[in-house]
Amino acid sequence: MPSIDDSKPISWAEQVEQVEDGVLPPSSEQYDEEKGIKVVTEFKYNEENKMVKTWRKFGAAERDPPGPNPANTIVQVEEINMQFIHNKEEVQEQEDDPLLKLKSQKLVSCRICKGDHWTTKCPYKDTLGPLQEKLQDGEKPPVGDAPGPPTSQGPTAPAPTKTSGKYVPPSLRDGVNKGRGETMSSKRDESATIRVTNLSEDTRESDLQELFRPFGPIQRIYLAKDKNTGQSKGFAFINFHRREDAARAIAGVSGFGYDHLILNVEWAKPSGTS
DNA sequence: CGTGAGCGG
Repeated sequence: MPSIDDSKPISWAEQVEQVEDGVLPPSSEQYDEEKGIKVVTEFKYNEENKMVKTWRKFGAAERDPPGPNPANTIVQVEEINMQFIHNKEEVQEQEDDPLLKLKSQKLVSCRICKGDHWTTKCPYKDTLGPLQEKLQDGEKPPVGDAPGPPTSQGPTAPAPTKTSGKYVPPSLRDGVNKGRGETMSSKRDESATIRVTNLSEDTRESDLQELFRPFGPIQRIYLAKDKNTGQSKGFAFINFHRREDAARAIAGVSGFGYDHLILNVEWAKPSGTS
């Protein structure tokens, strides 16, 4: 905060800011010899509890009643321009190039098989993906027609079976898949998922839990709602542990009257586009 | 009327 130069007259706004709470600036008297006018300045609060600056009437107006007399007084309003930090148009000028470029691409290419899908949903993700990583040193991946970029290691470098330096996830460690036939597929098991539609908007997940619990243990319940408003979209997914429980739930609940609506229950199909 | 949502490039 720069100090205010006392030699110059300061603006009314600055005077107001200088006032501390409840303290009025002192009154002052100033005599102009040339004009023979004595100016008495005083500060006080008006009926709206706002601070005002007044001069005692003088000259031809000395006997005038309170208030400005148009015959001898000019009312002047000091305009104060507010400066705002934010500029609407500046914000709107912002353009996000990377996002725009990404959206215009629309075409996705799998890093594993160069297919038309994301890498994470590649059908060979569980087989070729890890294989590629293991062969990364020196040897080409077995995808013959794939013009993969050559690795910087070079073909002359031998590929020692190093067990250090690189993290190997538990699913890829030796001996993981030998014991059980149960491979923990990274994807959710949708085979026991049912879709419930025609739900009333005020149905909650706890209501669905009560409704479907008699048919068997439930793994997950998802009630579709609008992400922003939280408003229910009127359908839900129920994930049972066992598919036969889901089948009985379909037979038992489909057509069930619930909250003045008739529920519709079917097998769910995996989400996403093809 | 209605098949979720995210990750990522």
